[in-house]
Amino acid sequence: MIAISMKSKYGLAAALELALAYGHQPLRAKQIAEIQSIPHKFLEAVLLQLKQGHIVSSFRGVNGGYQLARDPQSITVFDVLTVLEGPSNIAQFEGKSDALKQFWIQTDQNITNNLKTPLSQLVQQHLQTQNISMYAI
Amino acid sequence: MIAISMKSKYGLAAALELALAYGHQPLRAKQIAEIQSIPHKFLEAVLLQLKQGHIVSSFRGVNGGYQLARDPQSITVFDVLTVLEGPSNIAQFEGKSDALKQFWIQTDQNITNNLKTPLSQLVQQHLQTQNISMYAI
DNA sequence: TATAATCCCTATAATTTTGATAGGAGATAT
DNA sequence: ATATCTCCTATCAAAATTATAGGGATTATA
Repeated sequence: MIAISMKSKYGLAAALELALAYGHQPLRAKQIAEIQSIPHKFLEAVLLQLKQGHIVSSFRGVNGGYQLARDPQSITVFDVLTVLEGPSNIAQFEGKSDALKQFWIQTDQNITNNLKTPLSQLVQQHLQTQNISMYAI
Repeated sequence: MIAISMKSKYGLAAALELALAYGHQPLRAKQIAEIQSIPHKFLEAVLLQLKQGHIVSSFRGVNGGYQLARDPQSITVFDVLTVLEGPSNIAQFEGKSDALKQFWIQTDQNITNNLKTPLSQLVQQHLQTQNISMYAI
C-alpha cells in the first residue's frame, strides 16, 4: 500500500553501518554488502547516489571506502530517503476535494516527522539490542 | 520516497464521494469519474476491486451504480488502501540489524495508525470546508 | 419485449520503475 | 608495478503503473 523500495532499505542499512563506524576507518562497499546481505554492485550504485547527495564521502584506492559525510546526529532517515528517492508524492494531489488534499498533506507530514529520526538514534538502539559493537573502543 | 499510486488516490476519492452520498441513490462510475476527474474505465477497474474487497456494493442496469457497502464510520482509509494495494511491505525487512527492523516496524505502525481515519471524518471535513453538499437534506 | 443504460470482466499495451549485472577507467597505498 | 578500491556508464529482464477497448450480463422503463 505504501511501499519502501529495496534501494531505500539497502541505503538506510548502509548508512546505519557507516554511522556505527563513524570516526573509524572507511568501510569498503564489499564489507557492507556482505554484512547486510546486499548485492555488491547494487550497493555501489546506492552509495554513489548517497555520495552525490552528500550523505557519505568516499576514498579511492587500496585503503579506500566510505564514511558518513558528517555527524550521525545531523543525518536523518528522511535525508537518506530523500536523496535516494526524491521528494514524497503523497501531498501532490490534483482533485476537487479540499478535505482529501488536506488529508494527504497531513499524512505526508506525519510520515515525514517519523522519518526525521537521526542515524545516531538508530545507532543507540542498535548498541542497546546488540550490546556489542565491532567498533567498540 | 514513499509513494502513493494514482489507483489509491482515485480509490480514496471515489470512496469519499460515495461516503458523501451514503443513504442516497447509487452513484454511477461515470458521475464519479467526471466529478473527480478520473479516467472512466480506470475508475471502473478500481471500483470493481473495491467491490471485491467489500468496500462498496453495486447495482447493474439502468439505475445502477455504486454505494458504500457499509457505514462511513466503519470504513477507514486504511481499509480502502489495503484492498487496492495489499498489505504494506514496510515492516518486511530481511537484514542483520534488529534496530533497523524495529525502526521499520514502528514506521509502519505509525503510518497505519494515521490511515485508520474513518471516511466519516473526511466527510465532516469536506462539509466544513465546502459547507454545501450536493446531498444536503 | 425492445432498448438504453449500467456494471462486469478480460485483453492489450505503452511507459516507467525496480532490482540487478558487467566492464572498465581512474586513484591510491604498498 | 601491482593489487585494490571507487567511479561511472551501459545494459537488461521483470514487474508495476496507468491506462484503453470491447463486449457480455443485467435491469428499469417505455
